[in-house]
Amino acid sequence: MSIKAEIMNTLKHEILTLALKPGTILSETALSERFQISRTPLRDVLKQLALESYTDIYPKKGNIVSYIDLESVEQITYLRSTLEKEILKDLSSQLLLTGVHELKEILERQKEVIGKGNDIDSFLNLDDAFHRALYRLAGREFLWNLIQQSNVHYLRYRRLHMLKTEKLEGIWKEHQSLLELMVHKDTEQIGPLIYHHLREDIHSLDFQENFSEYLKK
Amino acid sequence: MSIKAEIMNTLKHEILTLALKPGTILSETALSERFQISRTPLRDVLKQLALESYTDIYPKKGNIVSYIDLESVEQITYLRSTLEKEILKDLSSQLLLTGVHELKEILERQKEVIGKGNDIDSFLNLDDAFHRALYRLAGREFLWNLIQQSNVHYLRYRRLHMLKTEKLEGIWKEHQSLLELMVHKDTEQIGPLIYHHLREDIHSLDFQENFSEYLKK
DNA sequence: ATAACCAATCTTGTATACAAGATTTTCTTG
DNA sequence: CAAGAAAATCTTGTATACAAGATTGGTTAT
Repeated sequence: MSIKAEIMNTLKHEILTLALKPGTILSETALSERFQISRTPLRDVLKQLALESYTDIYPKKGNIVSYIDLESVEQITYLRSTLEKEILKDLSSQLLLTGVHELKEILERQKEVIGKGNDIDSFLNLDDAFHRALYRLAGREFLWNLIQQSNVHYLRYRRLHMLKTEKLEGIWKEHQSLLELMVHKDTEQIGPLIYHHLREDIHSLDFQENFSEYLKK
Repeated sequence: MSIKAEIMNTLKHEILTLALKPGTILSETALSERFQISRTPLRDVLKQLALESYTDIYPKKGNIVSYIDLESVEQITYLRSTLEKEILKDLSSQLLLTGVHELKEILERQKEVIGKGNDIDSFLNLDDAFHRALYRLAGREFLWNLIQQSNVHYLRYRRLHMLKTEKLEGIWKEHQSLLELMVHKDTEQIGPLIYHHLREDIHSLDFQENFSEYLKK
């Protein structure tokens, strides 16, 4: 992997895990010293981060880590629940045995993580793996990747939400149910379930009060 | 608008209208002379164009206008038909009188364009205006903008397709029908119609033979 | 003490020289 | 004449000096 791609992944990871908090200033000169590289390639990285809403660039002022935009979170969940409802219906009529096996294996590993105490990072990675597998099995990985490019706000929201509520077991059970509904081709019930699964309680005032320092006004 | 934004819009327009054909080389030095600006800001523009798939960058070789990727066209139409089916259902239960009026006005103007002989550019702009208005009225303009960022292949495909078939009248009638179904809250029939409206015949071999020089292999 | 102004010092934005890889052309050699 | 190697000339990639706007701190005048 190129040096620029490495730097970008590093910064993305730090932003997504909130090691770099919203509002943090990302100075070009400071970063060029940290990564021992000149400002030019670093600016390329910062420009791309801004395009994917990881940061905001204020001309002649600075690059800062973006605040979490709940509007974006709501729009992305609407997009995903609509899309995944359709994808799951498609899969109900197509899903091969190898696909079912793959999904079950992911659920197995997720259950292990729950057993070992709450390793949120591992759990979320497997959560993404499950949903991504659904897209791939339906021939829609292209759309999964497209959504990822606009996913900063949703991913950080989800992480904070999970830190607060710790309902890993409930999410796991919903995954299990989705898989069963697919296998039994019960397309009617899939819609409401995926809707509830993705939407969680975005608008809870409780959440907004707890994490107001991270949120866009 | 900033000078960089102007340059980007100019280049985007030239690529979308196929004035710049797929495969055309965009040299940094040539463009910097054309726009009387140094390579640095020009590189910013080219980088963003590449991120939105208008171009491909081959390191140390050059920037070239991307070939139309029919896979991307198919994925975007799936995304749009799924999403707009849901949006139209939402609107059936919400749509205000002012919204209906706005949509009818767009259809009026589109009918005029058809009457005056086939001005494809004006027709397509109004086509976008109609669909965009649907998103906006449903509170989903965010998603319209998101899709636009991945729309190069679809937009060029649609233009070529229209040059070839000249069925503007048919598209207009489908718009009219969609609006009527919404007003009468006939949500059952919306799904199949929006699907047909957006998908057209992507996989027609005829199309691929006619425009193979523009297509990704 | 306070307010206004100015200067120093941040920030990113731009221009340009040079580096390094890819291609094309030319020249040499069989 | 043909083929291969070498050199010249393309391309983008990187480093850096300088430009210009924004902020901050201090100084001065009231």
